[in-house]
Amino acid sequence: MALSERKLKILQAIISDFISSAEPIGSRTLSKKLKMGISPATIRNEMSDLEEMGYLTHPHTSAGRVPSDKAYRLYVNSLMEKYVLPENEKQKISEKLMSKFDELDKVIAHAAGILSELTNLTSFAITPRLDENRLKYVNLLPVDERTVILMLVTEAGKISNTTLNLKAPYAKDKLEFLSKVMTLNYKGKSLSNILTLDIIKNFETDIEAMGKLAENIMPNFLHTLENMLNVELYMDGLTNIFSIPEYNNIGRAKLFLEMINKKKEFTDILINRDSGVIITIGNENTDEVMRDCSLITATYCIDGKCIGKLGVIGPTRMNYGEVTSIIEYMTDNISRSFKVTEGEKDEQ
Amino acid sequence: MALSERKLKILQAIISDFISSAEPIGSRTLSKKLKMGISPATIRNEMSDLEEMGYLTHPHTSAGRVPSDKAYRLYVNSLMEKYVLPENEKQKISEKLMSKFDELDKVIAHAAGILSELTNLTSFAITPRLDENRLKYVNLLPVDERTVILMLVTEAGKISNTTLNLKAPYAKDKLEFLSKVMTLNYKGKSLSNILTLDIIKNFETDIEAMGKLAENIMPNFLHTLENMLNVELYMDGLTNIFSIPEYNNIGRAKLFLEMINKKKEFTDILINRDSGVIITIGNENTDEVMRDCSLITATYCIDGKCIGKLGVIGPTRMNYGEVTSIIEYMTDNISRSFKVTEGEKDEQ
DNA sequence: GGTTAGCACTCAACTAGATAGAGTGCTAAC
DNA sequence: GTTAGCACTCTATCTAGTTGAGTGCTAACC
Repeated sequence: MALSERKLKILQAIISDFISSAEPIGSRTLSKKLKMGISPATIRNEMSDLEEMGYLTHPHTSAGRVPSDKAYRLYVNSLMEKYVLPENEKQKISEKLMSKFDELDKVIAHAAGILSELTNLTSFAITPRLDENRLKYVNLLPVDERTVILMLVTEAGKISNTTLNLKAPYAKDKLEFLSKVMTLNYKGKSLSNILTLDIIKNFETDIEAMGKLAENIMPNFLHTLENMLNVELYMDGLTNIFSIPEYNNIGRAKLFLEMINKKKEFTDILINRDSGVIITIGNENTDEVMRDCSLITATYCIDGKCIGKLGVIGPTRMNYGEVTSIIEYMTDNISRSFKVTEGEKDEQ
Repeated sequence: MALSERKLKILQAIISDFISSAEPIGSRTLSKKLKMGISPATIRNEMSDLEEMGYLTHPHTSAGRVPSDKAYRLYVNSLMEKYVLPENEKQKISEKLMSKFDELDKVIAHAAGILSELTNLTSFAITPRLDENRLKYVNLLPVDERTVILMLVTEAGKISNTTLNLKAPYAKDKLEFLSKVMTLNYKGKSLSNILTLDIIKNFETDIEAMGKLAENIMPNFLHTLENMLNVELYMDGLTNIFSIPEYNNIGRAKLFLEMINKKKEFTDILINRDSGVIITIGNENTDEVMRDCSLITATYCIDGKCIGKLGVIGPTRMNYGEVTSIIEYMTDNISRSFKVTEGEKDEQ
């Protein structure tokens, strides 16, 4: 059976009505709303066809119709009218997003906050994996007798600090020398490369050169590198789900929050999603627990390379058009402001 | 009316029963449990007295009795038997708590995680305010043409990094010089002192000395200092409340999570609590939203001075003895491992 | 052949009444 | 002071009846 013009119109009306009301819609109500001069009976026939085709379902016989995941997919792909963010909205977002002090991690955490506020959904953001980031400095800074700070800086400007408590006191000049040796050794190499076996073997020479001090510091150095490769997950708007009718019962709310709070698993799901704006609806989600949610993510780029993600999760009934526009606008904004200008790139 | 020995025993039995079962307890059941050879009728009389004295309440006429906040207070102060953490439990906690790589913030975040796991409650922890911390270094590190890292290190080893994007390119030697000038200027001064008006005025001389570069960096320096004074809040076990009968309805769960998620407000509440192990029960909490919760916090010390907090929040019906012991043991552990040894102290 | 009115049918949601059970509170006796 | 006995209270649960929104089918209409 083909999707006639009229069927599409009816389907679209059902979807947009359901998105805003969360209530199944009946033929009589729809007939009035459509103003196309078709009677409830005709609409019932069309609805029946649409149900047969898999676009609609029935909670029970005497309830109205509800769009299926397939319907939302059609809606997102073709029915949905493109939502254009009004200029003043855009400006508001840009302003909120870019505070003066713009550490990547803080901007990303902040972005998640703004996103949940704008969409009234649960939002999340992950920082990029820095595998390709190349090391720029290794800095060992004296604090006191047995404490030093190990500071790593990548070319892209990501910084990591770790305070190390050494087993024995150290000499300041040795520390400085070790910084230089390590910097010389690892400068320009990517983080994931340094963690590679070949390079680890090079430690031996370092260790010989610097004796006990290096022996003390090396494992920490490796561990710090590993930590730097960790993806950070930020979330916001967790309690927004309580104002969504779908989650207005303790069981579903619990499942939702428990899923979201398994940060490790959730991060993995996010990392494995494709780049660009990706919408997965209900059963399109491979993960069992998200089968009645929709997930929208978009990617932002740092130096056109590393990829972090920003997105929302909510019931399949969500305002795809508006939410998508907001996320897309925000990721574009972030990408733009973390773009290395040509001059700077050359310098590197 | 005085609290006879027998009344106390009955009250204690009611409280411990209710803590584990969450169900109001009746005279017949209690008579059996007590094994004191007193009949339900006698117990009813005693219960009636206890109710009159404000230690018990009734959800409704034909329900059993439930302890009041006043009862819990009495229980915590005198009835409750001291819970002694078994040695193997202690060891487990210590092991979990102290991983090799012990940045304060990470240990604290981790501690919150362990605490919620052990208590099955919602846990939280805040880092100390660093007002008294004295600055040790100001380090300006070149990244590229217009980017520098501003690194601040306190004597206690707290580090802060901020990436600054300058309006104009800079000269490396000037940057180094400025680091030295700033370090010289602020070394040994406490963070909150530097933020004081008097010292801010000193900028003028700095700025004159270094021209545009300093002008660019100074506001960031101040802002970073302010950020360093921010207290970080970590939480865990949010979804634990779903398995607590008291919160097994959407309304209460919502209120609870919304309260907890107002991080700013919640942090303030925590900051304003006294030091040591503090238990506030139900209506003892000054904040309206926490009137049906109990809050247990304990403080940990860094160098015997700065004060951070660790604690749990849950229904007034909670296992005060065990939970308190766990929290206390954990904070002691943290304090001990962040104690500056005498030698190190001298060096500072 | 598509469209429509009419009508029987279905089902969730609500309401009211009945019942059971846990527990109290009072009284009178021990 | 303690206890048995009993009337009473109140919630929770079950059942039956009612309402109303909405469907699905049929037959008539254009």
